[in-house]
Amino acid sequence: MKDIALYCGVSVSTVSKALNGRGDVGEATKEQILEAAKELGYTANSAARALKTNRTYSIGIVFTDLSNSGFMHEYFASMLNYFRMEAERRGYDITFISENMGPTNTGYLQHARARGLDGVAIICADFFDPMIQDLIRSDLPIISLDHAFNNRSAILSDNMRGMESLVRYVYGKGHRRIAYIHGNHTAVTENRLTGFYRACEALGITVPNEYVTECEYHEPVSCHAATKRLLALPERPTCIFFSDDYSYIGGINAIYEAGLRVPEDISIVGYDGIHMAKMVSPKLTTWQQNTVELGRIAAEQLIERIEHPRTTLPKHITVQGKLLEGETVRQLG
Amino acid sequence: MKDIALYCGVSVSTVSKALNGRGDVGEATKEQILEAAKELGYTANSAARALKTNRTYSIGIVFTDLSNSGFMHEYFASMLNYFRMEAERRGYDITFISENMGPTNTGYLQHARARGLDGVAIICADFFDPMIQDLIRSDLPIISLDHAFNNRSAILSDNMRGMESLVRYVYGKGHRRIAYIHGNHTAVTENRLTGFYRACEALGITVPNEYVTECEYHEPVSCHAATKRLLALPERPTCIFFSDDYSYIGGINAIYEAGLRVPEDISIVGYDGIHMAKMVSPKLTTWQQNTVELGRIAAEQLIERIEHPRTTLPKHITVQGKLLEGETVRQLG
DNA sequence: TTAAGGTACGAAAACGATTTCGTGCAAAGG
DNA sequence: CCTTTGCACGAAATCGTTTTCGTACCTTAA
Repeated sequence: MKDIALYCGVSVSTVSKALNGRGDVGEATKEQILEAAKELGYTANSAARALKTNRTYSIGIVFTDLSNSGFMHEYFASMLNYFRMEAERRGYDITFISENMGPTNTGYLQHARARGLDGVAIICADFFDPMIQDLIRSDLPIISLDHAFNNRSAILSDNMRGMESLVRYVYGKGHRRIAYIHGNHTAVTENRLTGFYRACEALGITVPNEYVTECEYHEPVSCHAATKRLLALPERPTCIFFSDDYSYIGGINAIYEAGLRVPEDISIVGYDGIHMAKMVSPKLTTWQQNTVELGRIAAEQLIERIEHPRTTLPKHITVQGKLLEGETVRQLG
Repeated sequence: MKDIALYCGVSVSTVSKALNGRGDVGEATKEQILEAAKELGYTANSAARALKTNRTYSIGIVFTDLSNSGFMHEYFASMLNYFRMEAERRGYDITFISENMGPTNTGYLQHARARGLDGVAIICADFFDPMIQDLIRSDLPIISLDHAFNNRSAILSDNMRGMESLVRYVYGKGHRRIAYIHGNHTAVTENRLTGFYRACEALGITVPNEYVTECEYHEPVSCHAATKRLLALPERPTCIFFSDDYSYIGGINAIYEAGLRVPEDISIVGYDGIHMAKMVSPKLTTWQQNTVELGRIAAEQLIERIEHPRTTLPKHITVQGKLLEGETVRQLG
């Protein structure tokens, strides 16, 4: 900048103003300065700018994988991807924040503060981690995905409605004995379970306790075992809901091993709508969560709050998914 | 820091020294200062530090997805994950860099410079993009994965040897008619093709031209079509190499549609060793690339170069994978 | 006792930008 | 012709660190 000032015979103040499009600078000089900036290959130093303005134009992402495979979970990976795209479109970079800053375990909040991040998005984390609680209680602009904190913005997938829709769809196909292998206990699971029971109740289906069992999310082996348990029941369900699309790999194998066919002998549905669901054969019937919008809106809302802290109130936005009709649910009767 | 200085009745210089463990400060005051820092909840401002020291302790990641699904490609996602872990262990954060800085398309290099990044890792990109070339030609510490640039560090997966091993394995199982559906043309593909042909030649196998065909990486539909072509040949191969594990979903379906069984009627092998390969049934025989080490070493080498620019020379490191024996290759004869 | 050397600390400049406020000048108005 | 207004620009402070260099004091040795 000093060089530009020298080159154009003006002061650095003027250069700064010209570069930032402030008024208070003559049209002619302004153009000359912009010209010179290009000429000299000027790149603003964002550290200096951050120091002065307290704005870094970078957003922290909490993406801590419990099972160390978050990147490999298409649902989260996809949200992250679209979050990134929208953030970059609006001029923000994204940075992962971990629990430690350097060698010391200081927590997410310290990490975000030290980096001077403008805001934080919690995409994938253990929401009951005290470190996360600290973060939530802070005054930083924050948005969380798939978990609604009090008085903080959140973007939520419509887990309850999604589950209800799936049940209704399967019901429409004539199924009455419906089992559900749900994932580990989280807010998401809670919502899906509620949706499941609500729809069943509304449709007059009674669900035996043995029909609702648990497995680990995204873990085919665990789902394989759970499916096996269900198949061994005296009165076998006609349709099984898996915790997620990926687990279906384990589940369907358990079915094949029992000598049954899909969907002729038993129907199955997944949840998520990952790419693979459309590729496998038979194509999986599932609920497709709208990761494109989930990620995009999360970035949009967070940045909105960063840029207009006074006028933006925390809100919870729910994004609707859609039924992905595959070939794994048979029409009964 | 000013507060700490006031609190302890010393100057900011002394505080800075104490905090950074410089000598030149009394043992007693040093402890008092550290105490006070904790007390007051001091967090260093990294923008100010960066401004002064020209070090940000953050690393840029080029992770640009050609097909917009890089996050969803387990190979890249996994490398990124382990890269991140190692980088964080060493006190570096990671930030994605895009082609634009803010609204203007300035290229990766400008982006990295503006942010003052200490180094850049190219994990996933179009290596022939002129923007990438600019980056490579710069004086920034850089490491690239799966593509070796002149006079720059690179971490490479042993594609040639991996492919050779696979061919030898299949040969050992009695197969002589081996087909290969390779991916789009890249350096990686090139290496695998070389390995394939070399092994075949060494083993005295002649490969008909029709046996080597192309599909898109990570695209089951494309692989489905290619497989169909191979199955239609007058002299069908006894074993098909797919471009990658994920494409196998399409390939195996094509085989099933032709009324054939795996591995009884035809054998198949994949490449990558993604999680799914061990989960599907039959388990896929494939070459497992060591993404753990690829990511870890990449971070290690890059940081080494950042911290000791004089003594660290650019080098190319090849990481060995291993054969993952599944159930999709049958013993012939 | 005095000079030399070492130790603990502080003053101040610097990093590269932004921003406030003041100043000079030209145009406009009385 | 004088005053007021508005515009274009610059001087300088500032953001929070690090780092150089100077200084005061205390030891040690001659």
